[in-house]
Amino acid sequence: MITKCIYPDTYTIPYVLKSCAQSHALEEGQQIHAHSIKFGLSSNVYVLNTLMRFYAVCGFTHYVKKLFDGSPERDLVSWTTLIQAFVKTGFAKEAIQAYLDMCRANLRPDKMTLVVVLSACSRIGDLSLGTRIHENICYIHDIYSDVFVGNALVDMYMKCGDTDSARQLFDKMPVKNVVSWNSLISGLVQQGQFKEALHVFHDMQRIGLRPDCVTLVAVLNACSNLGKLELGKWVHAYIDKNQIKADGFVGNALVDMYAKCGSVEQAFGVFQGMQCKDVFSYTAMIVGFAMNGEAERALDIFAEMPMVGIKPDEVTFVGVLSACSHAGMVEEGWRHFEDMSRVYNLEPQTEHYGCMVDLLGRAGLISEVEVFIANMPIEPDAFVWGALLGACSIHGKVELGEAVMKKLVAIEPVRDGAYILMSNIYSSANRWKDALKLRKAMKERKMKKTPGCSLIEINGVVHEFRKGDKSHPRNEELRKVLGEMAICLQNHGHFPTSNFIT
DNA sequence: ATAGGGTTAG
Repeated sequence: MITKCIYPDTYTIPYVLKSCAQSHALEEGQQIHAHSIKFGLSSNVYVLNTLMRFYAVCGFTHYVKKLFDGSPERDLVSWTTLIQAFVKTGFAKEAIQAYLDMCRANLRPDKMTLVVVLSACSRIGDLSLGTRIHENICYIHDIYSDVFVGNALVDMYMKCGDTDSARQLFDKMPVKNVVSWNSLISGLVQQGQFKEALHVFHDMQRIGLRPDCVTLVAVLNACSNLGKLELGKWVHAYIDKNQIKADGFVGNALVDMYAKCGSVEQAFGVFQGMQCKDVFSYTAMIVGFAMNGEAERALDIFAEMPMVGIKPDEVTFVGVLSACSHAGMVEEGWRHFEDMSRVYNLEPQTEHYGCMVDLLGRAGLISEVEVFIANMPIEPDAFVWGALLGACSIHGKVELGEAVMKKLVAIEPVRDGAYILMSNIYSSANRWKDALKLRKAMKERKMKKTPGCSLIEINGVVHEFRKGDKSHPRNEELRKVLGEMAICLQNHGHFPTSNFIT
């Protein structure tokens, strides 16, 4: 219909291309492109820019660059579109290079350019360029007070890990919108500052700003990590009340939250209610089942994936293999590990090798593990050696443990967990002197054992238990119950491995 | 008259 337009001009072509870009109509856009060449309009800068934009949204970044390079005339929009095309397809370095080239060509960036190049800084963690841009625009009131630029700056500082600068800037912003708050909250969650993220969320509610989907996903993520089931449930109720669809990002975040907070049935309920599930939904549910000791159900829904046409990825397999590992399903684990490359064309990564070492090691197949590691096509890292050390600890393999420890020490920095495991191996073999020597070495290196920690929420209060911590208000009672449980276990023939130094 | 922007998962 559009291509029947016989005499296109420099107004109609950009207009039509814009709608092609919006609907990702590749063939139609290419026809328009051919028309613009045929009618000698392709050198017009508006036509160029919309063509670049069209190919950018279709993912043909190399072609965007080719059009740009081949054009006799380029303006600020052409440069911005090029930079944007690079950022959107993950070429942040090239985006920043293009920006520097643009500055060298004596073009001054405007708000749009700055937002795009700042997002490139975020992706790549280029704090120095981001800060330089911030300093340069500090005194240009028109730009500095722009909410888009401000949001991009907050996001840049957050993603570069400079939370203080992000917070300072956020507090100074003359105009804020929901995206400003989201940038701060999501950024804090990504930096692992979950409690701070929830504080900011409460501030946001205090001023009466309504959260949107992005806010809720970030808050749910914080709940998952803090074990805040009650707040998570509140978010769920909020979603229902406001008729927000529990699909996509929101649904997946809900599944993850319930699973990580131990409410695996609730997680499954949300999962089942989702209209369009994707690989994220399935992976969250598989990992959720695996974490909650439901290996069978994890594998059941994994088996469902090919039937609904969703291809598992590397992360899905981490969930599948860890499910097998926890349930001691050696055969099944092997099969899935082999299917990764054979069926799904996925290259197993160090996490997957680690899971396999864990699986075989727990089952006591120590010589198999050694062969497995020797045949690894990639260099085994701390993840793999750590899994083997764990197996040595379970099965009391002192010599092998020592050898593994040497490997771990060679990969700096050694985490405290490795020292603890090795020290436990020595203790099990009654080699107390060696165990103590290791403890001393840890002390000299100023390492402290990260205390084991578990979180549980009862009636809206999160109870945090750390090893050796006696600060819980009902500590005495808790110890008494634990003691009773230990006696009960012993009566049934289970003895705690109390020869471990902790 | 026509063109370019920021935040969200497993």
